[in-house]
Amino acid sequence: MIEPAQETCCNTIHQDAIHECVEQLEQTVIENLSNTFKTLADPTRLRILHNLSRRELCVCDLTEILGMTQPAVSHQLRFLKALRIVKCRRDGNTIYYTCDDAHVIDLLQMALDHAVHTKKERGE
Amino acid sequence: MIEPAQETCCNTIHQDAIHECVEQLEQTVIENLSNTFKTLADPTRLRILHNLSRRELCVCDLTEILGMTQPAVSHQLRFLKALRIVKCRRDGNTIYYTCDDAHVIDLLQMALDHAVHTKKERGE
DNA sequence: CACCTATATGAGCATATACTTATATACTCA
DNA sequence: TGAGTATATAAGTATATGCTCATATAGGTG
Repeated sequence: MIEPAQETCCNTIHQDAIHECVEQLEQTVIENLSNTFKTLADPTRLRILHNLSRRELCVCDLTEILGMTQPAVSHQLRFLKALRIVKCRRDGNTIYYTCDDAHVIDLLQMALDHAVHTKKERGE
Repeated sequence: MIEPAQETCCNTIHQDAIHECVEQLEQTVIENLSNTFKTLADPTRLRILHNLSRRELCVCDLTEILGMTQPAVSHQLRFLKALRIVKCRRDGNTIYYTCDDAHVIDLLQMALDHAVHTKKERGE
């Protein structure tokens, strides 16, 4: 069995870097992280979470605040609920949602603080 | 001009909530935030940024570390460079990338710390 | 200059996703 | 029980995105 010639480039240069870096993050951790960020990557979900972080709201409140259709809002709420980022309670016909994941809210708040901060720095 | 009857539901209940919440976040801020999170929402970009946050690496180092094709890596690097999240320098044929956005790295690190922490809490 | 290497880019494809419309469900109230 | 209201869900569609393969570019070396 003859080893094929190395196909990758610059073999001799950065082997140390590669050995140092390979597999320091587990697959599951990477998946978790990217899913968390994916949640916050959509403007609709961002707005929902930001509003829910301030107070409990029902679906039709959110529908009106966001200016979107009710099914569109419900879809995103279902997404968020499946990931346990929000939770809900029923009161008669009305279903109230609140945040249920302080960590996600922390990330949102941190990014928001920074965005506002840099905006001010630029004098906007 | 006759106002159409309110189509939305539960009008009388949460007008206060709606008035309190409407438009407290500007469009541009929301766009910025979701774009930042979108950057971190992809596993490949997460891994690239995590590696670059530790040390400067060339494209072929990343290709080998990630176990991906060179064009796939280059595409993501172009994405990250366009957003000024990474920068590069040339040394002969080799192009070295480093992080150029401390804020994004902060967000990544914060999420990572939390993920590792909760993992330990669950005894994994 | 010719040829090599490392990286960038473009086109195409497969998949994911965020919405729409229509309809179902679950509760309230008469 | 039946009508009405708030919310959920399903199917369909349009767009975005992350990869692949092929090829272009830019610098190095003889």
